[in-house]
Amino acid sequence: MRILIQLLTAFQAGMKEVYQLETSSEEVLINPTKKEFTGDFTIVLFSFTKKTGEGPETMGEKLGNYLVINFTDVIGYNVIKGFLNLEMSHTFWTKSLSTIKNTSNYGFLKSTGEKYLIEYASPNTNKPLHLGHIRNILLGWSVSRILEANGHQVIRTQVVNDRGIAICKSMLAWLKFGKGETPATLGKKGDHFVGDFYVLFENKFQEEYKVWQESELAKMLLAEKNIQENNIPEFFKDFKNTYFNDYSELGKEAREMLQKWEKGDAETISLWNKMNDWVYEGFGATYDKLKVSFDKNYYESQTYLLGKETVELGLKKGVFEKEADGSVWIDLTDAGMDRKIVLRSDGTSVYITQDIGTAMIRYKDFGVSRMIYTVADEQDYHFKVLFEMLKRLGEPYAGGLYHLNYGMVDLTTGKMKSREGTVVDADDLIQEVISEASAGSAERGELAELTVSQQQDIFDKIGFAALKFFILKVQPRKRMTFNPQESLDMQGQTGPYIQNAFVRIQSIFRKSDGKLSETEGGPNKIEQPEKELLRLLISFPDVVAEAGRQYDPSTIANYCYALAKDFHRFYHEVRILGAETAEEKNFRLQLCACTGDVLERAMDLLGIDMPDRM
RNA sequence: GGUCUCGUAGCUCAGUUGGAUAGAGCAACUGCCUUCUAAGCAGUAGGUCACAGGUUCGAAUCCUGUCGGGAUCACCA
Repeated sequence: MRILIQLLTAFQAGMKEVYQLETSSEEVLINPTKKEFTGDFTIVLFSFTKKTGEGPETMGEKLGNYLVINFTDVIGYNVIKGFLNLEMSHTFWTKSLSTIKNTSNYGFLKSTGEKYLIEYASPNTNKPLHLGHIRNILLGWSVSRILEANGHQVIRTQVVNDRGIAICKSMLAWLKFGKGETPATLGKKGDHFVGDFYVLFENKFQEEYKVWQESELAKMLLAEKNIQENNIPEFFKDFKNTYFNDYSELGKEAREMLQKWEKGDAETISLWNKMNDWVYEGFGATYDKLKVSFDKNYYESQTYLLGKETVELGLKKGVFEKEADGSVWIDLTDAGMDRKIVLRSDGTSVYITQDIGTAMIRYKDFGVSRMIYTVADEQDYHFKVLFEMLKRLGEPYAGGLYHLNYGMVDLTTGKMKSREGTVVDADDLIQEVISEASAGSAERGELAELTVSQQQDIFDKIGFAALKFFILKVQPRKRMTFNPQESLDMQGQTGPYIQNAFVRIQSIFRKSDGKLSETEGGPNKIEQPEKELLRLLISFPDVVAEAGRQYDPSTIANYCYALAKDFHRFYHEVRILGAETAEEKNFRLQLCACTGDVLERAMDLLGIDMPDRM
């Protein structure tokens, strides 16, 4: 339902009439006219001059003239260089507004029948979520909503890395030092509780390592390797993994636990279940707060063995090759990649093999044509290889795979590093933005007569708007710098600024007598801020489509900001309830209603809720 | 070193398939609340779009190279 399609058609007819030229809709560029020129929409003519053999000015005159005569929506034009600036008629604007108003779910598409699966979270169960996860989750969630707005069916999944040495470290630390404490007894969120034991393990391990570094054995080793005095700290740093694997008592216990787990030892499994359940409870609480959900969870513990059959299959097809030691490889050098191992010599599968299995199972589960992986760009190469492998295996969905990659999040102080304790914890951050929102709200005092829980609901909405918008306004591909102070900001280019536009609209409707009159008579005059607002509303469907094509929420975020900005200006320059005539008031109220509706649904695509007041 | 990616105002970011004199916000300064929510509006100031070539009517945008940041190149996940 593109409103400008009529203008486009009229222009194409003009090209045919005047120059006997067929033009495709892609060739014709219709832009909003820039502020410093007169007109509402501008058509760029340069690209046609070759075909017509005429200068752009002459073309502009002829075509502008054609449009004014033959297309009633255009009432005037001017030509500057190759730009044909068109002035639209009064009825064009009123007609457009009523089209928008009468289109249900304006801007969104009807069902395409296409089915997408999106993976947008892949947490480890040994530590709580941090800022990096937040970007990942918000991005994936928003893209899933944008795809739905484009008419696709979406299945949301997460893959939980619930096995491996890391969780065993937490388990071991809890057994040795936990004294039977639980999240409940300590009043701690489950994921943090388990994460703390992971940290505790690391600390105890470091203690043990330090003591060992003074031992005779360590000294012999230093002598043997001929390590100089001043290189000793460096050496021990590099040696840490070897120490963990070959010398450490704690390391040995952790590895034994992993082995027991792999053998299915009942006691170990039950402890593992218990700890993971605590973690899931914690994650669940965070997901609920973020208002995101999953249709299906995949657990690494259930999928890590899956790739093997595929390898057998691939060997038969000649996609893979076996080495003398039994390891299995794929050679991707002809596609500009490397040789990659898919099965170790001991027959166990590696990460990428597991991903093959997971992809197959997902296809079996849902039969989707498209699969999207929301994963940071450090894994670009991994996915390039994975997709190439699936293609060579002849998987039916191989053409529909997409790695939605995003840049890592930096802090103003540098990179986030868990080892250096500089990670920003997700729950802390959420807590902080919400209390900032409540502080700001208290200052303004608009909410005094609401109940505490109503107020709390609004603080949540404002706080999350600040946080989510701050993250989503940046193009996914770009690395972003996270400034905690700025993320708490509620003024200027922020989520709350956009909410404020919506709140103003709601307030107007509370104060109006509540009914839009059905008179078809339009206003006498349409003001510039009204036209600008309408122009943006007209472009909404294109923005949704573009965001879908690019898998890019920042497109929507920037649109929301532009729309809110135009509304604020409109609100400031034009009286709405105090309009001079009933028709004007009606027109403006409809404009408010459409703006409010588009703002609310566009922000919903970002996972941001709108409050009625703030 | 190979490959990928980013580089726009002091800071954080926009800038649609190449289009007019490159835009916002923050920070700084100046105005605007007996009138629909001032989380707002208007204004001042701030730029060699990393650099150098090329493509063309036209380049922040496309191509090549250089410089700088980041990622990646495991029988780790």
